[in-house]
Amino acid sequence: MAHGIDDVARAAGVSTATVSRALRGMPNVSAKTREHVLSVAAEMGYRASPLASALASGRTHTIGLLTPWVNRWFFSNVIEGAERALREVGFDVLLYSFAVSENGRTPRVDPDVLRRRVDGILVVGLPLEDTEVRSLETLGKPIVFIGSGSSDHPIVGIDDVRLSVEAVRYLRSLGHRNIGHITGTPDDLRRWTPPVDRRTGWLTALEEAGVEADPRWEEFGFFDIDGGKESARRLLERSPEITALFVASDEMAMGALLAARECGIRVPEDLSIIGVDGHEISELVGLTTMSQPVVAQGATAAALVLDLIAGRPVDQHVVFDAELVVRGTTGAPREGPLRVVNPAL
Amino acid sequence: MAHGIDDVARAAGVSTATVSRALRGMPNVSAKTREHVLSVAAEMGYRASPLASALASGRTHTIGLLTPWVNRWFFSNVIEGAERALREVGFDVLLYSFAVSENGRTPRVDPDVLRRRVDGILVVGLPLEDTEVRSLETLGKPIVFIGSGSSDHPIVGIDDVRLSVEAVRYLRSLGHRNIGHITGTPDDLRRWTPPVDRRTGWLTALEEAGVEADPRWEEFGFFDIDGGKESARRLLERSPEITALFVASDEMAMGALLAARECGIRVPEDLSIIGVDGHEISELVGLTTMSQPVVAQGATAAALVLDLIAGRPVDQHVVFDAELVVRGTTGAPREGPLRVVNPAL
DNA sequence: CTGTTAGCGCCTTCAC
DNA sequence: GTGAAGGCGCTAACAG
Repeated sequence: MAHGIDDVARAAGVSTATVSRALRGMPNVSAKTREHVLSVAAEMGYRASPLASALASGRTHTIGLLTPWVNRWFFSNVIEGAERALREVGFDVLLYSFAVSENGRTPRVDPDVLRRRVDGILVVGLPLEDTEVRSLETLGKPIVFIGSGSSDHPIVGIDDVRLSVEAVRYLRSLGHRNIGHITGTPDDLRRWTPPVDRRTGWLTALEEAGVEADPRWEEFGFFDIDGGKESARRLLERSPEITALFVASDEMAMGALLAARECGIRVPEDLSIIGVDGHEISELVGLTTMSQPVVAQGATAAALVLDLIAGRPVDQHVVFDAELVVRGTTGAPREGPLRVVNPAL
Repeated sequence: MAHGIDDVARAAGVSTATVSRALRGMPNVSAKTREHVLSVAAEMGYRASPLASALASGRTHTIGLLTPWVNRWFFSNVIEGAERALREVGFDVLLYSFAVSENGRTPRVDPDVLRRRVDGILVVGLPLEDTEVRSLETLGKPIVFIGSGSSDHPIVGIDDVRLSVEAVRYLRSLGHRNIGHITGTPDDLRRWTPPVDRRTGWLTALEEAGVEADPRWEEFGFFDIDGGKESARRLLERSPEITALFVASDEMAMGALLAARECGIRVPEDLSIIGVDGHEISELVGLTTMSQPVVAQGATAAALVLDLIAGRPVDQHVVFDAELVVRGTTGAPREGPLRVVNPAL
């Protein structure tokens, strides 16, 4: 049942070298020989052992996918996109979830685990410390980042500054001027550029409008629903002059929505909220958001590593567009101050 | 930089066989030799090539993880649990997402892709057709299922019938008798046992109470938020005598929550809702649910394949307990009929 | 306990 | 265009 290459060679009446060449579509095989070998191999159900092939050739046809989380929206979608794209061209995906330490310390990556196992590396989501990038580089394999990453290596992502400017401009176009911002804690993820850039975009767009951003208009918290909820609660209690919120992720925006509801604040009548991501749930909740393609980012990154492996030239920076999706959480600013009914829950 | 086993052997003044034995902790090496080899190897930064090792030994130290989705709650959490557990013991995870065809047809798995690449297989989430299981079996490697699967192979999961009985009993204990059920469409996933079993549990618990389940009390739809929303809308409009809903997943339950809100139905004053899963968002939404461990299911399944690979005996069925988590969406039944304010949205 | 010797299954120069 | 032969880097008998 489990045939080897020489079984095929014997059955086809040729040498193993010819079988190998024919099966991989190499040029120096006559058309009729190739056809014959192919049919014999197919008939026998022969498939070359990926291990033996990898050992002999040095190419594993495998990509290492490094990610801190597989169970979060952005990450799992990017992974799905990358996996599909790679499998389509016969590449395998080795999944490595490396832990982000609780205390906000460096995520630890062990390059030895990848040594001689992969042809290329995809780093999804978090940028690595310089030392970690260096250690990965010792593997001598192409590396592509998604989300944000290291210079020296291609990055696939979105233009966070621009998308944020656009979001805030949209709020302004509705008449808002006192626009707050909720984002993730910069301590834990200092090198994670999206939050930084989104904040920059917020500031920029306010400046454009001649509005001076009050430091009391921004709030940091965890980058999830709960974090968004807490941040929103603090923010709304502290700065009742705010009429709209630009929130750096949909999950945090949903938290803000919950906080508003608990405080008796109507959305969008009393408060407008816009998020970033295009999370599926946003659609159901009716959240206005800047939607980013995620599966496509994964697929594109996959294509980039493959290009690098093949020695083709690639762009160092692939930027996807985010798209404003207007739904029910944004509207004209209210008149008068905000009445917070039950801030302490 | 990239040393081979004979570099180490030479440097340590022993044979390659001894190096191999020492490094893998085999018994027949003297303590001092082993120590010496280990230190030399460490000093040289030597790591055996997994490929060469796999080729020579027939063991790849790799597990193939088959899943239809990596970006859905249950799946991504199971994957995360399995990956962590496997990596801890030095096993790699090859990720294979096989498409579930749109029209509800058989998911397609190609065993050839896994041939000679893995020591064992984890099937996450969906059961395979018998023919597919057979084809996987030709690989001659242990297979473990998670969620629901094929007999003949170990399954890790929860007791869906029991958990559902418990959920409905809880609603009864609050005074409910007219308890509806929302679940997933059985056409698409006929072999997917959880929905079937949860429905059975619902019927059983009603019967226990001497309540005859009206067929109009149940509704099928897609197994996600949107599906739950649609199902709830239809159900509430049609059967206003219902005072509580047992929903087969948290995501569908959240959809039901949204539907209720849009219809002007207060939860839990007018309607009680209980879900199944223990989704993170449920906590924030205040959804009462039967919470199941997911990461643990992944980790346990991983342990099972490893046991099978090692030739250890294993249980054919590992059942985890689901736990009732009471939150804000369940309460005493209302008096009188349900008033649906705006059923068409 | 340790060394020697064949492979594992394929790829890849190098001749022809 | 095709074949022969030597690895790729390690493991696994088999001796000793």
